[in-house]
Amino acid sequence: MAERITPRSENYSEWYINIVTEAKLADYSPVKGCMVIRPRGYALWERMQAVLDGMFKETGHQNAYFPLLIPESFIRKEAEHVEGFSPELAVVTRAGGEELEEALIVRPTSETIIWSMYKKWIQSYRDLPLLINQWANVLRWEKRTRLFLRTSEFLWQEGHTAHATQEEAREETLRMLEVYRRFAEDWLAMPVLTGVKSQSEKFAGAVNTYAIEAMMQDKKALQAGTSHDLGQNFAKAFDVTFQDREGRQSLVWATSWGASTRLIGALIMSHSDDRGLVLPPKIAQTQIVVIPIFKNQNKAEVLAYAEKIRDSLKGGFRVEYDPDDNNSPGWKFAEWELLGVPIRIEAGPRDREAGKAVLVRRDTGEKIPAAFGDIPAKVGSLLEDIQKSLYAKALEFRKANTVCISSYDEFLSFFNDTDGGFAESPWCGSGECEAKIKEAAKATIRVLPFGNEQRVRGGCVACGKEAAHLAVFAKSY
RNA sequence: CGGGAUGUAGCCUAGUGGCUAAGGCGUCUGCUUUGGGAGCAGAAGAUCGCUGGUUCAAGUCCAGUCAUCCCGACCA
Repeated sequence: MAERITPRSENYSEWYINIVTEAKLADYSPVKGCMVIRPRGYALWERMQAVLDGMFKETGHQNAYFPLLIPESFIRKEAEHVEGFSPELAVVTRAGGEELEEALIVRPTSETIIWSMYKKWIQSYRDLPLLINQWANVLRWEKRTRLFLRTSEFLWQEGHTAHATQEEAREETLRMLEVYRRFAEDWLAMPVLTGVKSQSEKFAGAVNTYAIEAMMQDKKALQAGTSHDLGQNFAKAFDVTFQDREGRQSLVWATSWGASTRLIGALIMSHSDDRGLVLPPKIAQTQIVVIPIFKNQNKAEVLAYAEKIRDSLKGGFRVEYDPDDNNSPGWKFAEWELLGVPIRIEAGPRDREAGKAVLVRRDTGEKIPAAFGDIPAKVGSLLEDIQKSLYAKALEFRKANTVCISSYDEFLSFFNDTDGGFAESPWCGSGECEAKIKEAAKATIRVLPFGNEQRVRGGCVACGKEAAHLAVFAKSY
């Protein structure tokens, strides 16, 4: 049997890239660092889009679209923003056969162009809150890229909201973080930590950045979505004020939040194994594949039976049927496993005679016989069970690889002498300690989790001084 | 941008300076098969990344160059 996927234990990075390319999700493009998303990969993105978009609408947001190109002067208006993004900007200086008077930046994110419009749109408290989301592509010229996880161009959604009060903006920031958490956990079966980023890890231009952070199977952390409290930074930069009920002019409060095609990478690295992709049923574009197993002499009857099974599932599930007689059943089993389809139904002559079929779980490989009439009910409960157990398994993995460390020696040893994982450690809050740790352990603060202040024990893991936070440290993507 | 590695058919790999560059996978044709990546027979497919050099002779040695991968640096 030809193994197509490198085992995770040998080379995690190669394992990951193998799955992406063998499952035909994406390829590198002729443009360095950019990615071609193939139909199978895009189908996953479309499912994610549909679910997230629904969640945004439920929370009162509307979609709109803003230009790809941003005048250079816009980016320069917010000091931290321009500083953070400058190194990775792509710039258009010529168009229409001549030098442009002002260079145009290919958007790395759309705060500036959106706030230039919000200035025109917002006059009164009656115009607030303004709750807009955009589905778009952005470009950041990264030095080192990896399919889905960090590509120069990527697809995402970015929400940009404007509010009358700081309080309201903060609520929005946390509300959208919670949307991301629910999406990651309920749909992707990917447990995440939520919390606030340290000042050195926050978005350039934000007051605070909140994030969902997941653990991949190599125990590294992946930031899977962010929600920023922008304070009045962009309102000041673009002079966006409104008149309140009392007739006073005030600056608007802002948030922005985004999640990208990186979620596809997160999904792959959370659940997949050495046989290929493993997709949670709720997000899988195909939940069930029916594979007839036949010989020439009984082909017609077996196909008719398999089709009957397929038809009995059509209404309630996303089901595919693979009667192709160029490939053997074994080949198909391996292929559909590579593609991550949660349940395979084998229907052969023996099953037909007994009025049964064999259901096979992708996640465990368990084979479950079922009578024809029971198949839809059984499939339904199996899919739910797979969804739950993928989540449980990932959560278990994260717990097993999360340790509380308060001694610096132990901390360094955890990251330098072992495979590492998440370290929950007390931190004094200083950037110096953070930098020292990054240098010595290559670990960064992923998140300061909510509601953990009372769990702080002892002094800062790096300097020993009084610790204000319990921080989660990890190596990250 | 620094360190390391690799470029041989669509993919993977072999190839001691010496004759017509070898094998596996895949592809195509035919037959036979189908409950875990089938079998047999046949066929197509390579200016050995590119440029230059050393040599009677270069896939093999040297230099340059380009590309890719890994490890760093960088990464709201």
